[in-house]
Amino acid sequence: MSSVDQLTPSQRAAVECIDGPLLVLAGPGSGKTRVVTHRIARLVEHGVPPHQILAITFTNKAAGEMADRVGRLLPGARVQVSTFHRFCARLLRRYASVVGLQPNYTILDSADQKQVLRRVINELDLDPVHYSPEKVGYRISTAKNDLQTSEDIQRQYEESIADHWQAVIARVYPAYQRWLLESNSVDFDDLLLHVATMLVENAELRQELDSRYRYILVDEYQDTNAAQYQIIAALSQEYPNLCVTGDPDQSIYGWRGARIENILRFERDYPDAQVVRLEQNFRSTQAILRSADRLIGHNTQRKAKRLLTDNDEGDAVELLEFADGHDEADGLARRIRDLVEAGKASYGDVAVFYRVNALSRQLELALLRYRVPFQVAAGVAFYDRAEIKDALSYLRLIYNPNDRSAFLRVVNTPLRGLGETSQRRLVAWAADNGCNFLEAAARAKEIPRLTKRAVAGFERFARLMGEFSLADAGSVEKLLLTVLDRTGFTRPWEGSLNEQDQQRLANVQELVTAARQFDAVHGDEPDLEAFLEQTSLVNETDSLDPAAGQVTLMTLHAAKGLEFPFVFILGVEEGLLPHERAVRDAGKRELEEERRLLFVGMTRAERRLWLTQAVTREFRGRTLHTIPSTFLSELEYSRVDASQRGDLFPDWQAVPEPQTDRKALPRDSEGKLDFGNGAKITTAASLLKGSSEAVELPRGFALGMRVRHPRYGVGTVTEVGGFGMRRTVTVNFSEAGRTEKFVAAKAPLQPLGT
DNA sequence: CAGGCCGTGCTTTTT
DNA sequence: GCACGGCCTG
Repeated sequence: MSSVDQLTPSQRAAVECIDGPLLVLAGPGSGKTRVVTHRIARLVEHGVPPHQILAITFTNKAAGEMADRVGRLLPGARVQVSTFHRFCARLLRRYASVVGLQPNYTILDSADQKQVLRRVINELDLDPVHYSPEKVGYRISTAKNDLQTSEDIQRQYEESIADHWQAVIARVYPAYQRWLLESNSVDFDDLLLHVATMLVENAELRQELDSRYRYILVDEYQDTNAAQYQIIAALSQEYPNLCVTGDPDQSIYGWRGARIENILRFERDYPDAQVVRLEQNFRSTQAILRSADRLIGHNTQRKAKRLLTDNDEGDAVELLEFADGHDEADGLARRIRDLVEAGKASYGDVAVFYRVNALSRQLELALLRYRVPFQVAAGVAFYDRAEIKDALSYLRLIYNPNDRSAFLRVVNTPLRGLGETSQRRLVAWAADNGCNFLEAAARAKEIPRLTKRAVAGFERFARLMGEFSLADAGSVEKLLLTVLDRTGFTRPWEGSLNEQDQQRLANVQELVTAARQFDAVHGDEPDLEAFLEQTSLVNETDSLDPAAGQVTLMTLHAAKGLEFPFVFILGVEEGLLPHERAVRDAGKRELEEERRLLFVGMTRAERRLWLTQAVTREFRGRTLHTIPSTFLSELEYSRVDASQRGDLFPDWQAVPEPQTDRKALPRDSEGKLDFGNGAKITTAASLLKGSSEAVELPRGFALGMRVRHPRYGVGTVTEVGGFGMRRTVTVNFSEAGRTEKFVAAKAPLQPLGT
């Protein structure tokens, strides 16, 4: 049962439109997800079989949320809710042979991709400094997102006058693609490109799938790229029951190939499309919305849409002016703390957004100083860590023996004395003899110029790999454990006192746990394929915990789709927002995207919104005078001089005088060091672990005190000097074998007691 | 083959 | 200003 009566008239109109193309233009905070989920429920009520419905999102998080809500409205219904990539991965699994792959293909992650490109660039005798794997990869990715295959690029190059980059891409792209094909593997972009090509070149298949997915819903349609557009179009020809939702004003991924035109031209693509505008905002105050609306009104690439709300007027959007970046960070940290101490907010209600990650650093330090708990939405994702990738590469190689990237990752991990030279000889021989690397390793005796040791090493490795099989192990977890055990994977770190090694062990343990949980969900059918797909398409960055009671720091891009009562947007300055590159390079188009970026940030705020600006800012090591952002002249705000200059240490109390006398340190009843009841902070280390476990900040540092540094590990305070704000501590990190001097008030040092 | 030093080159990053 | 990759040495 869908409770349609709780919807607004326009929401209801969207929900009740069953057949034919439908465009839902949904402003920020207008209840879009509600509409989509209710609409799915409505379709089923109308007798549409759930398996004919396909809902597509961009992120796993969005897919998860949607599936959850659909599940609540329609318990037990089998509606397919999937991300673009996962949907394509599944299709490709079934129709792999159509594009020359085998069904057990594996998916390369971005690190593998870079490795392969580096190899290809070297093989082609190109300068890897000038033509870095990153830049080449970016261009290949752009081409793929624009539906250009390596053949297209080659042909284009031959037929036109090209620059040196085109010449390079025309050589690298086909070679890279060949490597992937020979590895029976694909990269992220291939998942889309292969499916898009397959649907275009294979009329029968297209028809079959079109009629299979009769009702399609696409979320965030403004972010679709050419490949995604083509896939959706191909599946909506005979049955154009296509409902797309989105907001052209929130299109911020143009640089990743997203084409805002896709949503702008929807009515031309489907002339009988119905259009519903969701303009009522349930999130923000009138003041915030009015300001954001005025800003976005300066864009030309959009569909007219008002932002309306019945909410209160609320406080004016404020522009806080600071003297410099340090002043700004300090001022923000103080404001946030005061807000919470005054009982107006809890830390979890506050978010800070910025254009570039580099801007978070000073703020993090300030928040530490003020003992404000925070989480940063960045950091290394779990599945991006080397030890995790290595362990998974074993599984990949077991599943797909042709996976060259996986082979090269693990052949010498742990070390088997099979260095670069031996590997190069094996690779060359495999190419000459048309066999995969694993077969070559088994036949290492035949490879010329290999040392005796290398031959033995390769043979042992091949034999080892031959022993592993999912069927024998019985479950993914057991297979993983067998691999770890038989390869001595964790042995180099066992018993080590090094923090990093311990972290690695813990990470591998976590992977085993993940495998166990996976097995539990999949019952008696051990499914390595699904596990690998899961680990390569799921990113653990969705791990931001809204309930953690911490201030959230993130880029403006990462903020899309979220909401917070109190929002700060840092550095609203020319060059930063809009970013200099957007201004310099292409001009208007990119400038509009920057404007949308600010718009997205502003419309995340529910109750109060602050923008900040510093008079001078350090940039790449030099201090520059800033120019206020053009966007400021386009929105509504009131200016506040928030500079703390002239009052150099305004919050002296917040930085306790470090104590040198160990005996004078405050202690609790048990005689343990008492660090006071200061706010909890999260160390970089515990953030990395993904736990929200907080530690307490010290009141002072004493000689002989043991402290932990997120990078250097555990150390001992050997010297304390300076006074007040300039108090320094010198710490000897015996493990890391180094001695470092810190400014006490700023150092991310966690005391461990004496 | 690891560790240290030097030079370079810099947004954003749903998958 | 800093981080990463490349190159060189023990």
